[in-house]
Amino acid sequence: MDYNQPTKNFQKEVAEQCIRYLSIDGVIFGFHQNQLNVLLLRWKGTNEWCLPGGFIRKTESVDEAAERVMQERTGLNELFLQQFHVFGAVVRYDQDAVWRKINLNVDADSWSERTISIGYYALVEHSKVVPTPDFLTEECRWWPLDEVPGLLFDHNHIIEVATRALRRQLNDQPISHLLPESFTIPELQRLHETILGHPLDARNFYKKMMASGTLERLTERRAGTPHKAPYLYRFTRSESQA
Amino acid sequence: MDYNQPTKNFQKEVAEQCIRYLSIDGVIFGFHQNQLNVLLLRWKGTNEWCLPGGFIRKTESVDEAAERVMQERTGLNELFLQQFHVFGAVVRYDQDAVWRKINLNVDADSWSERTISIGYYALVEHSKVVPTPDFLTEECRWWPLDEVPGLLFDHNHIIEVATRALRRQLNDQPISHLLPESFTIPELQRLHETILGHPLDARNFYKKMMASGTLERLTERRAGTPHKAPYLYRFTRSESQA
DNA sequence: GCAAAAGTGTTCGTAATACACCCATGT
DNA sequence: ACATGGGTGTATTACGAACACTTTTGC
Repeated sequence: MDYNQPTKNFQKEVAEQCIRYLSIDGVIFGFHQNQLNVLLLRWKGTNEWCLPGGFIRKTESVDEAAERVMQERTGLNELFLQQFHVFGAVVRYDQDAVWRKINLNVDADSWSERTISIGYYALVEHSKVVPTPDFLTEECRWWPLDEVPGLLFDHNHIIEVATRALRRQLNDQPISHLLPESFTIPELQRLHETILGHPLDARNFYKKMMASGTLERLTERRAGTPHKAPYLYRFTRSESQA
Repeated sequence: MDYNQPTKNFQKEVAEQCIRYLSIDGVIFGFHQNQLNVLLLRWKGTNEWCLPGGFIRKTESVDEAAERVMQERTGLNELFLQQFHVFGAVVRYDQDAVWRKINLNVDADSWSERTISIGYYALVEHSKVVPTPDFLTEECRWWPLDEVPGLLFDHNHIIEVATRALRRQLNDQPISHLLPESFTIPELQRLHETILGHPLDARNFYKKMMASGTLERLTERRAGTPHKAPYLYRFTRSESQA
């Protein structure tokens, strides 16, 4: 990559407006074709992928920074965000190796500093996302979680920690943010199965979801399926927030 | 307080060696006389209390910084530490009010900057702690959790979030770090009751603890009690780490 | 001997698990 | 008609909750 004038300006801007040594890394989860996906970015002029991320402006909260970064990559106004871990080791990955991969000349830059990263995960509706690269990347797209390649930095590790946090959350509350407004029970079951990594019994799952009291059946059914048309459901917002 | 030359030197040292805008706040839990306690510091020349905290040196990991700070306040070499939340709002508390309380002249200092704080809680053995004030404080002592006064900064809020995190942890695993090496079942029960905030049934508790397989009964009993001498138990390290 | 805490088993209700059949629809 | 997935009930088991009496010991 040619680290030209615009890049240098970007760096300068970050250095002036943002908090040094600190960054946000985001694991954006989507669910599509019965697979958990994460949104990754391809570094300009390379075939190397990484997580979306960014810096925290001195005038915005950490949550706002995370929201801004995620909004920019997804085109979404609202998204479910969860802080899950701070990655604070002095040496988080082999810096030389990474700089080589992205053709960065270390000596010429201040990038060789350590960075403490606050990890957020986002749960978004896959179909609503408009993947948008940022200043340093030229491609942004979904990757199935189990096909994610070796990433830059320690981003494979961050994805792992995020996935564990997501599983833990699933035990506490049904996850509504990865599905569209209305969905079928089997679709919800596939989602849970995918996150947990093992199959579930349809009858027990149905009972459990009904017993949770957070779902309501709509009058419509999912049309266009090859077989019996399943009912559509949606989460009852009022109850879960009361 | 007289913010004199040593204080200014301290500030200079922090500014040079540590990461700006970022700090550690620690909620150190102890258990004594059937009460959960937290370790608080009294600001020099005032009657205002706050949590132990500190800054992250550029050469140490965030975990190491937290460990260092907690070790300094407790005199302990080993302690159980858990990162639980990042407090990242731009305005976390009424700065003017706090500066007034600690007699700090804002204009003269760089302290008016925002600070992002990484919250850690520590579980320690109450009796082993040697409470030790730091550079800015002149007293360090235990406070029962339910008698904690209004604290400086947003530290009451941080304690609340830490307590919730501690409760969540208790559901997953028995908490061994707040008790001495050997203890009685009723003592362990009081601890659980205190953390959860409600009484537990002694018979069910006993059964559950025995079923967990992480406890072993010692041959000795607790002597010097006014009534029937209870057996001593200890956690079996080997199993819990296998 | 009596007050106070320790130690223990049984019953019950609820929640999770396992399992099988009928229904609706597109081909 | 048939293949495919949707929708539901019942029986079993495991787990947590409720509950009472005997034992020990210091006073």
